[in-house]
Amino acid sequence: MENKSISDVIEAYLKEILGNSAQIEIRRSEIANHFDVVPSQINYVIKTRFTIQNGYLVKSKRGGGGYIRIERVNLLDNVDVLNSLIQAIGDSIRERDAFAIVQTLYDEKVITRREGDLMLVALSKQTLDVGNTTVEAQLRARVLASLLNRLRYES
Amino acid sequence: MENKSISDVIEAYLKEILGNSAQIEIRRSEIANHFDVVPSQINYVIKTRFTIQNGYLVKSKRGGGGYIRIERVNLLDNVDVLNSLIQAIGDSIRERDAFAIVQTLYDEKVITRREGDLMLVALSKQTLDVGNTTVEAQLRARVLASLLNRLRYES
DNA sequence: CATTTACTGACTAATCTTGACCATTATTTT
DNA sequence: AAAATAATGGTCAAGATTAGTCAGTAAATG
Repeated sequence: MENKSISDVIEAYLKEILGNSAQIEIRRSEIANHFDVVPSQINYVIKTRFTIQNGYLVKSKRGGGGYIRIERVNLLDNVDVLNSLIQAIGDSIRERDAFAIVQTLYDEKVITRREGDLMLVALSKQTLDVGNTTVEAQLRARVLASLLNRLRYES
Repeated sequence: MENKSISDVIEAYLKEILGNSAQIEIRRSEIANHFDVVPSQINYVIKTRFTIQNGYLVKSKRGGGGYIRIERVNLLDNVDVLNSLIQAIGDSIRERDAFAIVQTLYDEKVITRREGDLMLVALSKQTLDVGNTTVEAQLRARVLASLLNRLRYES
């Protein structure tokens, strides 16, 4: 149970201070210093755990007074968010990214646990493996897009 | 059946620490070290004794903070219906027949209306069209089989 | 003796961590 | 102003740290 990497800890910390707020602004160096890691690790945590697929938008500014802003967003509600999500999917998507999207939909209570589980198997590598990873990723993008559109126009 | 192999011992050990918990997380190298076997033997034990048929789901992560998670799941009652439907699929199925199976699932109250709708889009000609009718039908069979298998248990 | 099951280890894959170097913006100096 | 300097965050590749695969060998079983 105590198998957390420092990246996991930082992720939890950021989500903790995010709390119910719509967004937070951090200083990369401060967080890095707080956990005694190199600053670029903060980029790693953000890049792997606060993606649009996970339901987060991240903006930053360099230079004096610079910051990193993390914003939690709803995937299907907001047109801009949906557009960036669709763009992120494109005509090809990896299993990991597709799974993150389903997880986010569940977290947002857009889908039930069971619906999410069914979506996951339909998008899984095991199911979609056709001996060609490129084709597989393309198929996954189409399946996911179909599912999202169904959810979008349903209710 | 008299002499227990080390794999049997490891199996018993894992089930012991699983106890009443819904799931456990282990480090492959730790268990391997504990029983003085090569790490890959842990994979062997898991692959042969902690299958979904036995009521276990296994998930893992590599790299720093990596782990192997073993979760006990509940196998459901509808197994009869599902088994016969899986039989009927074969390795290829037309959209019409797939839709009929989904309808049956709904009629038998194995799935909800919404779950059925999601399954239908994932199985539709529009979603699975890859320019080759044969491949498309094979793909549909795999997606449907995966969905049905997923319905056999809940986590 | 034949077949199935168990075990091993070399190789592969995924994820995390670090640091050198780059880019941008604000502030100070000339 | 323009130029220099300071103060941020970004990128990328190498190395570290896990787990996965697979084929070959050994052991157990019938």
